[in-house]
Amino acid sequence: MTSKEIAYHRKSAQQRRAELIDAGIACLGQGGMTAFTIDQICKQAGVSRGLINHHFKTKEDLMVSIYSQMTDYLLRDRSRESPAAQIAGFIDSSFDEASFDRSTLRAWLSIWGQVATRPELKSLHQDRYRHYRRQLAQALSTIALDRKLDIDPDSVARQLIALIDGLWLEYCLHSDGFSLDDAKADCYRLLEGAGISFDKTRIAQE
Amino acid sequence: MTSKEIAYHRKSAQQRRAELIDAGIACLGQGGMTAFTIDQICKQAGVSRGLINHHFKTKEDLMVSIYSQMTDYLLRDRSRESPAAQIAGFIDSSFDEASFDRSTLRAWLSIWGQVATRPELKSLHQDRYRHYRRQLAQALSTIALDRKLDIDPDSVARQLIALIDGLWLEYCLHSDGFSLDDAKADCYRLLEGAGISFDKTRIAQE
DNA sequence: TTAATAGTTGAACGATCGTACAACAAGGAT
DNA sequence: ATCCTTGTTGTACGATCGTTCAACTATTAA
Repeated sequence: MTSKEIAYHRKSAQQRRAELIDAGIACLGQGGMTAFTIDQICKQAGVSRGLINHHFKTKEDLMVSIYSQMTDYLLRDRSRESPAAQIAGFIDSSFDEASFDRSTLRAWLSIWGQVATRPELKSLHQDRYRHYRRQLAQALSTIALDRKLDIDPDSVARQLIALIDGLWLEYCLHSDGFSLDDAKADCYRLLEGAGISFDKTRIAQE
Repeated sequence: MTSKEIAYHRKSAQQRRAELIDAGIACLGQGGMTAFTIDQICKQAGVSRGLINHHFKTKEDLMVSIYSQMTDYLLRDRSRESPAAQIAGFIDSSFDEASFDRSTLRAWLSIWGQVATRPELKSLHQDRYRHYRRQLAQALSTIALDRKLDIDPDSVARQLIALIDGLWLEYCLHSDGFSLDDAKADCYRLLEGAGISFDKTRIAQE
């Protein structure tokens, strides 16, 4: 009677932004770019449709923030690990349960489809990708030097990244198939085919 | 004065359908799924907006027809070629100039982002993909039998497809990079790493 | 020349899109 | 207790979305 219902809970801008980003990723994962809509995102986040433009200037701004968060996880700093551990870390975190589920992969796929069109998204992607590939090539180069192997680090890095992305695609797009461990094994097999042997005990020893 | 301007040219349903499909692919390549719009497609085809629903029941119907045409080229019948020639044919036609340009690859990417959502598109994709992978695994299996190699054909087929798709992605998404020949070489290197040597003269002899 | 066929146009529909904005309210500071 | 900040709501707007459909016309057959 006299007591009023609390209409909504206020949250810090930081937390609400994070929630909207997660909601956006969920929408992309469920229905692709077609489902990436102000209405659907706000509904997913349990929030009114006006809120999104309070925390993000435009929808494209949200998209950039989403891609930024997604890449942060894969590109976390590994400079203190050994080269072999870095590479193993790349592979393992590419196929861990957190990032390797179909919904998340569809979100990546949907954003990739927009990278060429949106300038802000494109430059972000170029930056992250360049960083990713350089780190990988550097680690491969160090290993090749240590073990006196004759390989082209840039080429092997390109192949490894392509294989990872391609396995993501396959796993994302067709339901029957293979496991996370299969995918990891494929990656290590590629490296061994290039002359870079990888056994876990050896990595741990380094 | 007395002579009337011809308002438009009529074309056969078959040809007009083909033109609309091409226009749709062009739109997808230019702006992704966001640009896949009745208005933009008809404008691209030089046709009024009402025509598209005369030749295609819905927009999704057009999308399915587009994907069907795109896969037709890659999945043409190779059963009369030798197994090694089949595999080489897969690789070479995956990276020939006709299919390996960024606009076309963006069209693939955009449609892939919708595969999981649209049932018709999904079943078409599953069919084509299964056919593709089976054909590849069959050829690999035959080669392994001939050469007495101990490989897992399904696994190698999966790796090869993943590598091809991943290289497409890389080429499509970031501008600096590598050539068609680099990509092909990567594929043959993967097969050699798995123990399947591939030199052109040998293929021709078989 | 005329009639039938079928490819094409352009307007119209309701729905939904992204964004702007005035009003409101929750929570902390004073 | 009151003010102030700012997170939040809901409406409104013009634009564009996919689809339908009646009218039109280029072409072919008779």
